[in-house]
Amino acid sequence: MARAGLTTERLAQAGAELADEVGFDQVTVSALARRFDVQVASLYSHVKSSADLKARIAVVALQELAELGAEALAGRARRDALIALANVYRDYAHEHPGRYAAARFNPASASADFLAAGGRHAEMTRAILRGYDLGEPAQTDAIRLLGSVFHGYVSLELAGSFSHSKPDSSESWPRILDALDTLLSDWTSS
Amino acid sequence: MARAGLTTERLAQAGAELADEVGFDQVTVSALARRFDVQVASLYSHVKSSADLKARIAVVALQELAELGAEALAGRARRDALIALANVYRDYAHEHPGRYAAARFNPASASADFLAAGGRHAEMTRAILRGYDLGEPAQTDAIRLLGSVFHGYVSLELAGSFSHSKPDSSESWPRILDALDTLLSDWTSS
DNA sequence: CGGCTTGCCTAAAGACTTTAGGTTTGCACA
DNA sequence: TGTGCAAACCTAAAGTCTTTAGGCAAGCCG
Repeated sequence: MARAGLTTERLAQAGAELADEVGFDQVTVSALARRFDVQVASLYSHVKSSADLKARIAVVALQELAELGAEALAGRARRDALIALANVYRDYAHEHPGRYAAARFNPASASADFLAAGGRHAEMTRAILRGYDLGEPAQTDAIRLLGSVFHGYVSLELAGSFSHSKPDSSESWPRILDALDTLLSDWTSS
Repeated sequence: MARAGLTTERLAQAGAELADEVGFDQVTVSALARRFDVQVASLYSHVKSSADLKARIAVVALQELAELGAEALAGRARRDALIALANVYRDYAHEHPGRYAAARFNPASASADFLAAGGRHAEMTRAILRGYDLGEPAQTDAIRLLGSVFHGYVSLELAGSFSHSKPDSSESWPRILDALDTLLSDWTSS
């Protein structure tokens, strides 16, 4: 019997695809084994546990997102940069809901890869703020605010929380980003 | 053998407590049965399925939150109201992380109770905005922004995303709320 | 006090996780 | 061109959770 050629990386990659198809929390070692037409136990040579698999999928998603973010930020500043990065997150979440959910996964103990990818994201948001020259602690406050809005808006939107009220949620988004730009431009210490 | 006196309501209530202790997604029909010292199958007379149980826990949490919110909003307007409601969400999430996670649960098909509680929450945020007199669509945009920040900040905070940078996350929070107050006061159509 | 509702039980099947230990594949090296 | 060996994949089994089907008994109602 020809071998399937499993590796930890291929499993994480296939797991990411599976997440987009069936939802991140339906991603299961069993389902992944079926997808490779292989016995379930075979995966445990490549992956420590179900949680380990999910953590690896999270790293895949975080790295993809960081890549896209870096590309979007290149050559942009202030409002342009803000809008570009915000749209990277939102578009990614819409195109890859399972991966996006994976990126929000909180592993019990974070791997080095995971921490590195997390750091890249914080760094990107910080890069946006360079254009607005805020001192500390305003800068950290602003990073947290932007992270909250990006994540919060996208989560609520994907959960359907905005689909019961009138203007389509894609219309509010650019206006909210404009408001954030104004807010950052006028930020005062109190 | 004396009976345990199970009812759908008691199960939802006990499920909410269990969620706070072990985490919402560790809430299981089996664990709840153990807590009542009863066989697992017995719960299925009171609850249709595991998803049904979770949806009922979500309703409990949403109702509690709505109650607290209404209390906090009474007699307050603008900045005071904004801060009061924001703190209701944040404090609740810190005190009852499992219930808070439950409140974010998205049931496949929403019950009437669930929709009603959801509506109360949207209404509370809308009430805050009365003090800032925004027209449409600014008002809807602002509701969505506030919802995103509340939910996003609390989620990231609980996930530990803010615990790697310097000012404690409880320090950023009031400054972010101040910034939102300013933003709402100065909101312009473009 | 007998009957009936319904609360809780036993039993069982199906899915997922994880560990232990066996077999086979195919690359590396003689 | 074999041969050996590490890695890849397998079978087996135990434990957990979900859910359904059908049975016994508790306790209210008349």
